[in-house]
Amino acid sequence: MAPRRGRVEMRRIEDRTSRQVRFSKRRSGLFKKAFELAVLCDAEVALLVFSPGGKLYEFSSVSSLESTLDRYETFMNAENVVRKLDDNGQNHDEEFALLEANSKLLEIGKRLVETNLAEMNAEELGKLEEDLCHALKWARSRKNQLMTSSLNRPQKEVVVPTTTTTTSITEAERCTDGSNDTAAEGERVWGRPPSRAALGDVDT
Amino acid sequence: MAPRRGRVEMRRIEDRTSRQVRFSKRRSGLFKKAFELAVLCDAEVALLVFSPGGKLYEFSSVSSLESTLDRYETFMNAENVVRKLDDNGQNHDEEFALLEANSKLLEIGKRLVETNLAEMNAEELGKLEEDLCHALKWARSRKNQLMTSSLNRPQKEVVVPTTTTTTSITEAERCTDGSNDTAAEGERVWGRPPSRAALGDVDT
DNA sequence: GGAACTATCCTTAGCCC
DNA sequence: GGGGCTAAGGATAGTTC
Repeated sequence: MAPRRGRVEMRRIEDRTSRQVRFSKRRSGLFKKAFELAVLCDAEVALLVFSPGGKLYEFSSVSSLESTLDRYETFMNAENVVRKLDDNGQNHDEEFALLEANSKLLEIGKRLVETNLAEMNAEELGKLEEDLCHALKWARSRKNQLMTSSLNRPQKEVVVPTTTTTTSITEAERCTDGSNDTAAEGERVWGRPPSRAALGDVDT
Repeated sequence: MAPRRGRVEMRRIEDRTSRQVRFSKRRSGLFKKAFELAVLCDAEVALLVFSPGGKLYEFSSVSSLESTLDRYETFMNAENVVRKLDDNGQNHDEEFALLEANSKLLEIGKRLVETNLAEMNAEELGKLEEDLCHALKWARSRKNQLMTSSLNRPQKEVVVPTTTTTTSITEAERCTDGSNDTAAEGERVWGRPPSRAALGDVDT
């Protein structure tokens, strides 16, 4: 990779300008590779890079980056649901969570009706935002739960009704969700969206 | 770069197995590059790849990929706010939007209080989810608007108060999980959103 | 058993001193 | 233009589900 004499030190480049230059070059290289991977191998690729200066660079192999992010969220969501479901047969646990979620939802609803956006300051808005996010999470996980359990669930693999239903999700599914584990590099399977007919497509 | 005879054809590889093998190799190469870019140049990188078979591969230079996705969402949001603001003059336009958002919020609130999660089917939940998502977007963009305009806004550049340390934002901004923004990478300024720096590259 | 994916060996193309 | 190095292709033999 680095055509330097001998070894390459894999640590932050100290010199500011040099770092900036290398950033540009490597970034172009990376984007090119990403593009090639997508085209040659028919993969769906999304790439986000924030420069050290905070500038955003993005690449997406499909029409919109958001659609790949949606796919990702959906993927993760499905995975979580599965994990929860075969973690145990603790259904009462589940029911309890449902009740709790419901009461929180109600609470948030009450606050919403007496909300006046124009009079709120940033802090209040922040709180509101947080609450909405929670509500969203509950609704979402409940939905996933339903969708999953309504299917004949074989043994371990959630074969989500490929594609078909996916479309109805896209718009709402996004908006950041919770739950994350793993950092770098993971791999998981989820069903088998027929090659390239899922949501995104629209090949460049 | 491709050691093929002569030129590389930039189109989908037809042979299935060959495509698969190349996918693996190129993917590893890409991930490696992404890693190097992040480390050497101190950039925040997020990479999502779906194999043609639907398997997910992810890379993130920080602890959680979600956090980068959040950054992205926030960034985009801010950019939109800016665009709206210096579409400018048209403040009444803005006010109108605010009013409208408020009424929608109220509507959603009403529905929320009479919601019973346990009795909803997937479809209804989907609708609820969508509404919540919209509400969230409004709240969020309103907040961004406030935060932006409350600063001395020079001419075109929104220097948001460095979400980094001061963090009036961080907390709620990522409803994801809060707990890990300081990641392990050091200074991330996210100053200047509004710059044309999106998906250039992709030449070939 | 088969499909998707990975690893290994060997070779070549492209880069940068 | 050659030396050193990396990315990547061909082929093929594992590995996992």
